[in-house]
Amino acid sequence: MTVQKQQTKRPLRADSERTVRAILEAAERVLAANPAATMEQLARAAGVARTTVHRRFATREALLDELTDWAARQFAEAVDAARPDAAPPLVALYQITANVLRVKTDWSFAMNRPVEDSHPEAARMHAEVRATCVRLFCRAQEAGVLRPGIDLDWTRRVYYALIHEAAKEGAGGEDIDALATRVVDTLLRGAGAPGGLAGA
Amino acid sequence: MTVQKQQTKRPLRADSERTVRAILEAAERVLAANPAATMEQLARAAGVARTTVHRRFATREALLDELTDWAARQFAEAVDAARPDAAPPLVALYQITANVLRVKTDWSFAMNRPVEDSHPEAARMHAEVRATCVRLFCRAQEAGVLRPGIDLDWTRRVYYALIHEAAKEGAGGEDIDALATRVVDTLLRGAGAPGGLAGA
DNA sequence: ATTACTTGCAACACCAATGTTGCATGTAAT
DNA sequence: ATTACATGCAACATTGGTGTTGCAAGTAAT
Repeated sequence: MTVQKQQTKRPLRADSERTVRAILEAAERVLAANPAATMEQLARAAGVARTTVHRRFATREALLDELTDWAARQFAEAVDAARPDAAPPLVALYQITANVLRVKTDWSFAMNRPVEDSHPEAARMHAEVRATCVRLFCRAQEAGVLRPGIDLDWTRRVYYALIHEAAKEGAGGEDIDALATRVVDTLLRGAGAPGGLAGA
Repeated sequence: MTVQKQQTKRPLRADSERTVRAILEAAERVLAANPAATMEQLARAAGVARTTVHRRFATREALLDELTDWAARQFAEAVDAARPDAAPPLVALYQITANVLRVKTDWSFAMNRPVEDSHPEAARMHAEVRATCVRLFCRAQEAGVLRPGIDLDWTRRVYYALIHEAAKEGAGGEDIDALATRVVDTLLRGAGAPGGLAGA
């Protein structure tokens, strides 16, 4: 009698998984706007009672941890889906940008939080993405897409920042492809005039 | 007897002003790292007792409000000091960048907080700076420094983001001028190769 | 030394968020 | 109908941060 539902994840009444997702999504959304949001607020935003949240996540910390891991996973998947090590650098760059923008219109919370301590899993994923990104930029450099001699880690950080900025705009239901184009274009060409005085 | 120190701001024992500054600076620094920091933590970071903080700022909200205004003021001053409407666009751009980087190694807190509501003073200052920035970019565009037809507000946001990113690095005691150069260079030229495939 | 002022420290009341429990309700399987 | 599960609700204890007060000590003027 103990095990009559044979499935691995036991869907059972089938709502549990969905509820967790709803909570995590609501948490990401609300915490991005207000990092000090109450459990009550998170619960309300997810459409459940506060006690239900506590049933799923023993403590607030536990919820934040799960959220951090979950966001990192989505982030990594969005990057990997673009075949960053196989596709031509420019194509991969564009694809990654679009994928990331699509997955999360705004990361601000789970992304910008100190993930280094006590989150080995998330930290690993972020580091991996970072490495993938630098690898891609390196290929791009060899292909003549990126200027030679440029600081690749600085470039990566600028890239992150551009995506972040574009994501804010994306909340208004803009066209993802247009945003991705703008990000890549800005990253590569900047805002200066072609024959400009930039070298002065 | 009531007024024997005639000065407008009554320096008196002369420490009060200094203490307030120390508290605000510490608050900015600590809150940037942890927006949920305790009054106790802020006090310790400022090198004073918690009660002293409460003597200067009736409530936590009051402290945050003052901090917001204070940061906005410094921001505005850093920009104005560069004569953004008089100096040649490129010079002004560089000067603003350096000034801002010098004044605040990290804004993240006072800058990225919802300043629109209940902070009319700070909101006004930020709006003014934003306008000044766009005006400068407009002049830069006319001077052939910025590409014609480019979205000036997007450019401004990218500029802010670049400064923000450079500021993180600046914490490590890097050379301000080198950072400013990098920011301006990245803003104008991006990271792509000159004759690159960027137009593809 | 006295005065004016500020700070640190300890103690306190207060409150809001956290985390817990029990119970009634609802729903989908059996 | 019964079983198995999940939820909402109300009530509760606990905790940690906030804001207050009183007092002793320290410092710079007079």
